Amino acid sequence: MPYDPSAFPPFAVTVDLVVLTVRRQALCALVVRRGEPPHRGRWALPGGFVREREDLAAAAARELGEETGLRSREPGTEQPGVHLEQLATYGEPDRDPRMRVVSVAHLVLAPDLPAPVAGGDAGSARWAPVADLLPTGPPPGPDASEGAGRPGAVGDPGVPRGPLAFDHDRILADGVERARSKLEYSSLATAFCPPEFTVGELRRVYEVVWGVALDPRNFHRKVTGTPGFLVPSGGTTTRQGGRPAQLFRAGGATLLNPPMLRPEA
Amino acid sequence: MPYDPSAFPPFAVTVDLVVLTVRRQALCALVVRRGEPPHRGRWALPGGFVREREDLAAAAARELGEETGLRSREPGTEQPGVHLEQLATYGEPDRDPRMRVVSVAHLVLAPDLPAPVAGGDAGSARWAPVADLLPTGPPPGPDASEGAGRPGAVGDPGVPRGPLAFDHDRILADGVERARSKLEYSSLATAFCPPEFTVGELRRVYEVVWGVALDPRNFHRKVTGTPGFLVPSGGTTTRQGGRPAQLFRAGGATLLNPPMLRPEA
DNA sequence: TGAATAGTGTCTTTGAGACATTATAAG
DNA sequence: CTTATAATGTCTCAAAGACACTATTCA
Repeated sequence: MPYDPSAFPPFAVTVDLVVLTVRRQALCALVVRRGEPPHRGRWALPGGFVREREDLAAAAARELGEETGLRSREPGTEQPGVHLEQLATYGEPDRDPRMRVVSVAHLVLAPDLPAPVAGGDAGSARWAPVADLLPTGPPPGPDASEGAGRPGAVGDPGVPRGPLAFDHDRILADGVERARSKLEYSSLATAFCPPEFTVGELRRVYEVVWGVALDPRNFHRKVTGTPGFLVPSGGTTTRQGGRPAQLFRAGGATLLNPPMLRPEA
Repeated sequence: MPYDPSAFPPFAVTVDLVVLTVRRQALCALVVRRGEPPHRGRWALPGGFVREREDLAAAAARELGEETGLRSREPGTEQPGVHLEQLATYGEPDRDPRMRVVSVAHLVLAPDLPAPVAGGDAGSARWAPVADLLPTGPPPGPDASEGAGRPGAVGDPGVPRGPLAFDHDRILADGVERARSKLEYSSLATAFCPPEFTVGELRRVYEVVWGVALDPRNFHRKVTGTPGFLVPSGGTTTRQGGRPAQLFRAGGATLLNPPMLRPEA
């Protein structure tokens, strides 16, 4: 009997956020420290209840603003900024031991922020390398030498480590995989970059997110040859050392054709 | 304040199904006729409430069985059959005028069924060409000559036409687009085929779903050359007329590498 | 016989990958 | 000077697209 409004089981609906950025040559996710049981002391993805008359995407954008001060770019608007999209929904009956909670996870891609976590009512929000949070994180980059495993979780409030609370390990893994595959066939890598960036900085985004090394020359030829991907902004910069690099902005294209395929293992 | 279980707005959670198949050279979706207001007399996607202690995927599989008698293939199992995956979640505050309903839509790909809609407590379930349901349906195939628009909706109980009830037009459009893009980089086209099929039948699936004509010779070379996509089953058939065609089963591969890219317009 | 579909082969073009070379900065 | 990064060019190979040709059935 579809849509009988008289008798239905009540659910709580939340949004959880997988907020990813690239900082210090590592793919990082935003996590908050839980101060209440269950999973007290564990790290978790930011999130919260959807309000009475609030759209799902609006709830995700609101939570994002509360945790980071970021304003999201709704899909459709053109100005550069933070990217927000729905990821997936998680609703196993016992994923929260207290009650039936269905969580609509969203994926956020953001550039490295000058102020890591500004304001926010969750005071303990931190950026943490995905490799430290997930048992099977991204393969370490060319010069990365990450720690071995992920021993404790509840002890040290300083360095966020997995496993995360609830089913957030799986949500984070799904978000990371979504981000990795979206770099292949969309221009979303620019969401990790500041408004103006060089080809080398864009390449480092791909290398960090995919965990591989890319040929700088082929990469340059590929991205500058894809129409609508990059627009020269006129200036140059030397902030990376070496010969001054041309600065670009994100172009209007959203889909990459042909795609940028990940090298296989 | 994330996860405060004491005060939260209550939601109803449903699953809606986009069930797609290929019949009579057209991409078709399963729709049910609404017998109750709101949208009485309009066609809608099958769906229903998630039960008290039921997983989302289990609810989708249950609804699918109730509407079609089909058993779904959970992601992970290997035997051929119906494919089911989560599509997206729709939760605008006023998408259902009666109450706050969050719907977790699922996508089902099924082979053409001998009994179009067997059993089912929704007696009015029907297959309808997607082109008749959506204002911007798939481009008509090589020899298709579909009707022009979609005039009425409530009048004729025989031929399902859009617009669908609630926001199901958008859900269906999202499901169709997901199916189209999944044919590119996965082997899911075989989910539209019977257990044994020919290369020509598989090609017709691609042509109908994408709404384009494909070169039979290049298609043959491509799919038989992709390792793990097709496994010869030994037999041949002449059910299409002409020279007998080799029969295949779906191979173990799920991801197509390199992908089968859609021809551009 | 002709019409229809299946299957193989050939040629061309496009694009990815490997790698050489030059350009321009900092120390 | 050396070193680091940027940018362009060249060669090779893999794969897609266009299309000729043969094979096998049915009417």
